[in-house]
Amino acid sequence: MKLGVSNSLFLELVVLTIADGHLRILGGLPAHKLQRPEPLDQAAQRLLKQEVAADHIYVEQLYTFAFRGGRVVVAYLALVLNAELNQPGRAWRSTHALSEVAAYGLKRLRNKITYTNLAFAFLPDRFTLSELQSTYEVVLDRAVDKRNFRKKILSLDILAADGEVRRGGRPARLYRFKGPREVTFWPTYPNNFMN
Amino acid sequence: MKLGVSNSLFLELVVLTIADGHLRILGGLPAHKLQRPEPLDQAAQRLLKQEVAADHIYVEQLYTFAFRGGRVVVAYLALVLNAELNQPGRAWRSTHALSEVAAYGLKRLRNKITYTNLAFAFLPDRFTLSELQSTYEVVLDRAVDKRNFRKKILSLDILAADGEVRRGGRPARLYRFKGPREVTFWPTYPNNFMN
DNA sequence: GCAAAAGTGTTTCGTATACACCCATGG
DNA sequence: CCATGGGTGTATACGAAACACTTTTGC
Repeated sequence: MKLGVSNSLFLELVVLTIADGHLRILGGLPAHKLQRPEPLDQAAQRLLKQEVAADHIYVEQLYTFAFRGGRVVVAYLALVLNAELNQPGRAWRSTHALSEVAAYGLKRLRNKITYTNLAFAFLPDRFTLSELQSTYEVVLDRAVDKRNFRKKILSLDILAADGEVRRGGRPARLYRFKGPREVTFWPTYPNNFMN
Repeated sequence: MKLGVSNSLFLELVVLTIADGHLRILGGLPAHKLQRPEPLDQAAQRLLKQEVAADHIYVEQLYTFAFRGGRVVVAYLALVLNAELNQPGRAWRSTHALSEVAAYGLKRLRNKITYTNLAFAFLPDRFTLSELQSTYEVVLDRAVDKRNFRKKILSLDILAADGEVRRGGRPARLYRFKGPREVTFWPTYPNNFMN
């Protein structure tokens, strides 16, 4: 009597970073077969650490697919900072000509960065407003007005300036995100739908 | 040599409807074990049809969990209209005291209805503006201003009035959503993030 | 002194919000 | 004629968008 199929569970990482002023995706990654039962977020963190050594990593589940043959693939979005590649055959690639899953991950990033503090994933703990703006410009792939950006970001009250400055030109104030390094929605989100 | 675990794949439905002017969730549902490899959206549709006979159904994947023991659960949000229950032990319940997964599904619905045409899932093909407004009020669980609602919805240019009216009082114009019965984002979404 | 990046305000425009009365029909 | 739900406009407030010049440093 057949009670169920034996499914193979895979985890697929869409790994994005900003390097050299460009958004990059990690190419050459296989889907990782999960060898043992494990919370998925934990598995994503573990597999990502096998792939890269990075200052910061952030992972978020994207979507799950089931294919013929009982192959189940859970896709994860991963954002990393200053990552070194641990495995052979991997390389950073431009974000042109993405797979459907990777394109979805990028879309998620582009949306989420506009109503959360997710930009922290691509930044060191302390950063200048120009660096933060550049992060947005690289992710969104378009220019942003400097004055409007500063007004908006500062009005959200999600940044703290600890008085330090970065030198090497005109000194720039250093900021950090208030609170822990995790996604928080902006105070104004979600916008009310009438009334 | 152990090459992988044998995973049990389950599909869990969060089924919502509007009945009698209230948002209701289908209680008594088990997690459905997937007996054969199958695209997940298709499985969700199939399992939902085992549970209810409805005028319209809409399904959307929510999230995937993996538990100890190799149990993998893919959660789906389902929205139905005028549903009859096919299975014993099921009942419509209020949306107080929801499980974590169900609460997430409801949150998804509340968000998505504010920037897409998803309200179609709870409405017949043709409906009055008052019925559409009521759908929003029930889902969002708050009152909405009638004049502002009409201005906003009509300005989005997603409704078509085909000249028919509903009688039984002062005649009310009947509208339908333009295009097919599938989720489309409003022209103004996503709001630009500066510039 | 000059190149390079940091920093700063105002005006305009569009959308969101608040708010109350008349109208058409069925019974 | 009256109860019920359908239908309509305006004034205010707020946030988004457009837009250019001065300042501070390193070299």
